[in-house]
Amino acid sequence: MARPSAPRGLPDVVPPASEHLEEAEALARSLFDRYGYRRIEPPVMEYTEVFQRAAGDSSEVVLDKQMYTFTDRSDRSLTLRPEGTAGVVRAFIENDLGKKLPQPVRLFTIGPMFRYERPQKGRDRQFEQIDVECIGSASPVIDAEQLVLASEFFERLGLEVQLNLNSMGDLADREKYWPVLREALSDKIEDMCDDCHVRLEKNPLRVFDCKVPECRKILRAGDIPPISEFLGEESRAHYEALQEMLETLGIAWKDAPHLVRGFDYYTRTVFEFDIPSLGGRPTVCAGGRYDGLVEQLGGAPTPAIGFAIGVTPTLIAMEEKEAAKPWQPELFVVWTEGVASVALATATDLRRAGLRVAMSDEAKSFRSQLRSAERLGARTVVIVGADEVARRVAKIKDMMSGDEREVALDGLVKELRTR
RNA sequence: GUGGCUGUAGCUCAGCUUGGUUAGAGCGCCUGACUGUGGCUCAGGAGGUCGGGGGUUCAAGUCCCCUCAGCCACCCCA
Repeated sequence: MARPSAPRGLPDVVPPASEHLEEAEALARSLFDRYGYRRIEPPVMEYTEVFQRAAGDSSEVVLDKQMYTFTDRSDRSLTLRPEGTAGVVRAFIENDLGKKLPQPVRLFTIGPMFRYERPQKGRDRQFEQIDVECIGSASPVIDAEQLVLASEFFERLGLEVQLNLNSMGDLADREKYWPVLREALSDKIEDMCDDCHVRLEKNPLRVFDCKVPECRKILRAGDIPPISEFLGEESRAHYEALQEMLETLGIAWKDAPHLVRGFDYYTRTVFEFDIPSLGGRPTVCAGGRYDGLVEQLGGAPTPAIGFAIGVTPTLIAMEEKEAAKPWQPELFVVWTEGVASVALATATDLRRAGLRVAMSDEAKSFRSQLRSAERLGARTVVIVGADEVARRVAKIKDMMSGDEREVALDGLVKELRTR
């Protein structure tokens, strides 16, 4: 290797993508603030045990392969976080946030996550996620609040999303459902793929995620009852209350009776937001209620719900829609030989006044500088040439109309700021 | 992790089958025509470790091996 390259799957985020990232994350911060979600920043790595305990034994074999796990110098096993929830919940417990903060506790974190997977477009080994959690309430009001919050996020980015919604019931509901599912599939299992045989043994609900056409056909045939028909009284009431609130809020959703999660800790509400135009992997946000996780990680039994926004696919969708704009100056300062200091001082004054200002680094020809202004998309050009400086004025040129007018240098900032 | 496709200029690609003088195009970029005024046009220019390493050969972008990276499907999607 003649030149060093970034490790496989670890992306450089460069402009304009980095600006899209900033736009999305800045929006998230301001939006979450209005909903009362407060920032928490757990470390990017945890003792491996944290993630293992969170995952339970539902799919440990596969997960271990996809985690960035290593041994530190003190021979402890650490893992770069593959997702946000486990670390947030661990921090919630460790910092006694269940006692220190008003309940329920609303938290969000934004940052990189790591999964050792084969990279593809929109699937890197390091990727940004926006993680939102509300810990300490079992009320469907919180479920609805989170769905509104996620909806508003995408709406404000100008992205059209589809919400897929389901309820998986609680653990007791699922234990009743498993034998029903196994029974319903018993005479069809022979036609299903090897993976589904394993799934039916270890994690039966995951058969609904199978992509093999044969399996899909069988599962969609209609004689397989979905889990939503096996919800207990409380789970059913919870789900109905949520749906009623969504209707009142005008949030559209699609019933997804086969939508499931791979982890044991998920209970009741599960959801995904898709952007169909993304094709193969359309999901930009996924989440659900996890009433069992806090206890599973050693805390007091505490209900909770959360979701994660995949920033990478969101950025791809923004770029496809051209919903994101690259950096663009409002003003471009044109100058000539000998007045560099005045030109730079003028640009600096305008920048201090809050304007986005670009300026050539050399006293190039007017033609060249105006061409730059045009290409950068500046709407207004400020001309500070030797002639103007001698008379203590600047020319202001409107790039749309081509009109020019002169303004005293002293009053320039005031003039342009109030436009 | 499995299977497959692709790496040539900033971008999109041609050239590879049938090895042979200075490796091309379009777009973009820079400069000039217009010596202080953008978009259009015209002219000129810069820019290339042909992903990297090794091999075969008088000669490799072209053939062979290895390797790295990207992409697609699977897997997985906490």
